[in-house]
Amino acid sequence: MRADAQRNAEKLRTAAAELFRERGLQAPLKEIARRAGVSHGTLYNLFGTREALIDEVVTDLAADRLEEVARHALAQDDAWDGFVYYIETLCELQVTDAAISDVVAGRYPNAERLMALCGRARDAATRIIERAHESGALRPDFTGEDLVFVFATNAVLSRAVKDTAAPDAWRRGIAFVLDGLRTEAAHPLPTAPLTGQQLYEVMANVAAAR
Amino acid sequence: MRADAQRNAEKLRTAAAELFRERGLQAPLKEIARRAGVSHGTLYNLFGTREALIDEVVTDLAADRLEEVARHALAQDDAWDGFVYYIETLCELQVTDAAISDVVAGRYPNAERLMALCGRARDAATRIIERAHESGALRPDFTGEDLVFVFATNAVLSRAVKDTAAPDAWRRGIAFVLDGLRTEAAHPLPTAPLTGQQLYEVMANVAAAR
DNA sequence: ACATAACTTGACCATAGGGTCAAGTTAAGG
DNA sequence: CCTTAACTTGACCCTATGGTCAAGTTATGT
Repeated sequence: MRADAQRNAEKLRTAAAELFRERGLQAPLKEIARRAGVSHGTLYNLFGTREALIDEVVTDLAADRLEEVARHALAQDDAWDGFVYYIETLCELQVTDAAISDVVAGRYPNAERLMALCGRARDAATRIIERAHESGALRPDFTGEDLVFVFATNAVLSRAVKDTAAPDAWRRGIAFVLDGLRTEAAHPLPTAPLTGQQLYEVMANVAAAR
Repeated sequence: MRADAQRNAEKLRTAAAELFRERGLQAPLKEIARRAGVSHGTLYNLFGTREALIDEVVTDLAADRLEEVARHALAQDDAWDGFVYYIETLCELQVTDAAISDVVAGRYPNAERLMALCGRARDAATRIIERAHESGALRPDFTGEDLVFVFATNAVLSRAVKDTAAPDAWRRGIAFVLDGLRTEAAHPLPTAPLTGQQLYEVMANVAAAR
């Protein structure tokens, strides 16, 4: 690869990281090119597809963040506190980083490496949930698949309250949900949990809805 | 108004009602005209703006539904049951009618009559909430403004699960929240409730988020 | 220094949406 | 039946998006 192409790729990566962060994974590619000070043709040349760009620019960063949060959550003495830490910290990330918000909410295209990362993240989440189950604090009928509800929800909520006079209001919404997830709060649920297949279907719809 | 114009207006109203119901209040005006079998120029001629069309086609219908649900909720013997009925029934409406879903979620443009209706609906909701507060079943720190969280959330959720193998999954999401709204489940909240002004701001963002 | 492969550009294609208006058509009153 | 005001149409304008490619430019090896 020629040196100028290398430089352009770098400028594009930087611009893409910024814009994805600000506006989410659906940010217009032409605007990324504009911000990088480069023709959009060059972007298509160097990266080909949005997915490739995402995989280069978002995946590793998101992986680091998600793994760090999961590690910390499992490190907490109290399993319930760990669970709450996991939910709340990911929700905080959703507020400050629209790209991660989309990742966590399952609102991402079929970027290969990103999907692999999400698989790993789900495994980590499962461990955190199981630990909270075993401690007795988390209601037993809450499953890993139910997390989509929490994060898809918070993606919308946090975007709506951001840049208003009450930018922290999402915490209130999440607090109501968390109070409903304690074992003492549990009442029988009206519906079976999602299967893996169903989760996949639902996530595809969340990704399409924009 | 000439008879042919009258007929066209009627065709447009019918098509608009259908499309709003299927796809929400942001359905393309040109597609409404297409479905009505009429030029989009005629739509602009007869209605002028999307807001005017919404006010003619959605507002009364939505008003009937919302008032009916509120009435029923207040008629329940048990205040908590009434509150749950209110939430669940509106959420059910959100599943079957995307127009009402937008109305309930606060995702509507500045259509005059529709906004007036929403004011009235909020008053009704306040009464239902107060009654549930007085009965002691609903946590005292839950306010009418917190309803946006519930309905904006369910607008997304229900759209994501609709047309999947688990079209009722939204009930699960709502059930977790409802369990968190009981007095026994309450733990201190991290944030003050939204003021009326803040609610307005948040709703404007919900409306802008497509 | 120059040939050439590598790279960049911007015009161009298409789609989808909002919106306007001159020109043509038609309902309806006299 | 014929005039005319009312109405309809669709071509046209704009913006924004995804995407392609011929033609022009430039870095780099020899």
